Amino acid sequence: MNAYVLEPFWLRVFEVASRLKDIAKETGYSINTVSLALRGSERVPEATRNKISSVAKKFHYVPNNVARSLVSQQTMTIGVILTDITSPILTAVAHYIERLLAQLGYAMVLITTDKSLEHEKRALDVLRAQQVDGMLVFPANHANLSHFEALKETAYPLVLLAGRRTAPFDLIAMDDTLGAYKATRHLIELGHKRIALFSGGGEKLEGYQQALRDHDLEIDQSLIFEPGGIDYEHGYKAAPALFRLEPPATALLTATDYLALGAIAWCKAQSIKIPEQLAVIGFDDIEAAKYSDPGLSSVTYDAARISKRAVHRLMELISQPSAAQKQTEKTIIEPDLALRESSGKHLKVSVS
Amino acid sequence: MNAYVLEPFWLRVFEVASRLKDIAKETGYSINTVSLALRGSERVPEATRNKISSVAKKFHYVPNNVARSLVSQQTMTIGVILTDITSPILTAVAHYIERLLAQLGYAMVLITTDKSLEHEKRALDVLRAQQVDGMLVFPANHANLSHFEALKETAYPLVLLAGRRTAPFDLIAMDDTLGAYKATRHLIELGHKRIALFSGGGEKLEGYQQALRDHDLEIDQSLIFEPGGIDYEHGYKAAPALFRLEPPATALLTATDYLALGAIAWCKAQSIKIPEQLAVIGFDDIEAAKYSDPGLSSVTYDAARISKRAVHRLMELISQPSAAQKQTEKTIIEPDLALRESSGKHLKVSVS
DNA sequence: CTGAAAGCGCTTACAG
DNA sequence: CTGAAAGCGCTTACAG
Repeated sequence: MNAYVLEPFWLRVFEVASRLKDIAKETGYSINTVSLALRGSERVPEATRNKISSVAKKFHYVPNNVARSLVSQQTMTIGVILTDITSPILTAVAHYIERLLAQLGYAMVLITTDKSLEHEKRALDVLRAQQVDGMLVFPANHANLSHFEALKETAYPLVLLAGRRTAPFDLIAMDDTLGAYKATRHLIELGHKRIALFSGGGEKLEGYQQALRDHDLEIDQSLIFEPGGIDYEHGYKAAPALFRLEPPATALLTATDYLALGAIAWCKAQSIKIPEQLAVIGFDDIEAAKYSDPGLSSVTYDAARISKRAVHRLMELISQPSAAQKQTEKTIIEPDLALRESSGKHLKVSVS
Repeated sequence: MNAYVLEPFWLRVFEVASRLKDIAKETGYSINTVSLALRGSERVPEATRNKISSVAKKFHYVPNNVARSLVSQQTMTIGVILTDITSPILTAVAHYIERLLAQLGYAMVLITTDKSLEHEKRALDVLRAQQVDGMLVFPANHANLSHFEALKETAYPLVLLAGRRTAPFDLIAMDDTLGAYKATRHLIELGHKRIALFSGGGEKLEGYQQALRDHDLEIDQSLIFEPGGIDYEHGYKAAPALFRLEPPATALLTATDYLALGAIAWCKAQSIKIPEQLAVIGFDDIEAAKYSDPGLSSVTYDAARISKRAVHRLMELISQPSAAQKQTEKTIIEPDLALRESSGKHLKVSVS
């Protein structure tokens, strides 16, 4: 048995230079000149630049950004904190943000909090430690933002992707209150008086209540359900309760489309007709809303617009060290209703 | 007009120390000791450690990882390259990977390639420059991996999340060939002889063809469609062609569930019965497959398992500088069939 | 038990 | 046109 093992051939195929020093040694120039040359400085003549570049290319040299960042004080990296990427709207947001950031030369560090404030705090520290140049965050809890205050003090560029306009931070968000208001109003205008809500509270609940009030309808607490989640299964499980009410609900607004789709599935299994026996409107207008059967009416979520404006605003904050910080900017986007079959048309028989 | 603007009150509420130097000055110890203390070294007495920690906490000090990384030669950051995060399976993969990585103390830098080899190459360079400790990649093209060779030379920890077992890299992937084989075989066993395929080629096409061959069925090229994409709309648009064939297809296998759902939607609009007139099996077993109407049969994709094994293997490669590198490890996971209504039961009337 | 020094791989004034 | 030096904020031997 041979104790001496030859290096495999391919180990020698590529020469690798990991540092400026290596290519300096190879070319005979100083680290200094190599650095300048590789960044295309006019201060080094073209011929030299080409010579150095070709050696760098041969070695497949890639600059060490951590060293570069240490001196430049910027990492060209943005932290993105989301509650959950499996939610269709947040998937879309992550997708748009990543592309926009990449175009601008930034990399995205993505952290997920699963709606836990503890995770959110930790994420903030992780991203600060990583020295990200800015943060985009979809907060776990719209009402509890105090842990972001410290960032504000250090003038850390931060843009929230959801929340209320009273939040003391830069913010780009859909107007959930208005969305719920519009959906509820639409159902009222169709003739419904027993409109149920599946929602964990917050802005959507407020919009729902306001619409009822504005149309002189009583707010019946027994019509308001906290389905214990935002997914298909939660809607499915919560649906039966609608028909135990006396009188039963004739319409339903849900905090997410999956909740609505789950409720509809249960109804179909019971041969309850949608929208004849239950008119349904969801929230977010996800892909599945378009091709469910019946098509699901929904409140739109403009992920592209939110992402674009948020990234744009973040870049402003990054490039304007402190001036922009003093004045926070809020953009609240008005949602539309995407009406399909599930919400139905005007009721044939007006319920008394 | 007053030219002198007072600093707002809140600018002074928090004191901020961004460097070890600041807290060294505050406590009177050297940078050195502070560094040790903050990392809980036994070499500095507990009393001193506590004193230093409390000052650090008061200043809300967070270590600068870019400086730390420069000396430790590790960034505690993993690069993840996916073709697209809006695809349900890749969303799931990104989600699992992020959580696993977070548990291990790593942050995830996510880059999307949109299936472009150019983007993929650029992503590789970006991540190398960022000095990520390892990479997890879902390659744009299973057959074109040459740009990963350079990483191999530098013993850069890399695990592929899809591809063929012949790829010269560490790999954890679903066995798409086998998945397509099983689905096709199932359709054959149900009595189908005119089985169409919506797929861009590759492993799934191979599995489909092999199953036909193994059952002595002719491979009819007119049954094989390249739908020009993997989404709902592509399936919807490609479906009519199935019924222009002579004789028409009686079964359909698609490369993704959305393709199947789109095709089914078109059929429903034409009052074509699923599965009676067309038995359908999709790929990936996404959420929507469960609650579509009819339920969509599909080939499973075990995102949790792939993510877990991939992260585990990557950690091995990271901790074992070179030994593990010489031998690449491949794990090809066998998919199952998730059978629901869309694929039907045995054909009542056996087609000649 | 604690500090001064060197160094991680770069960039940025500053000389010459 | 090019190089030597200082420094970014840390950690790691090395002294004392």
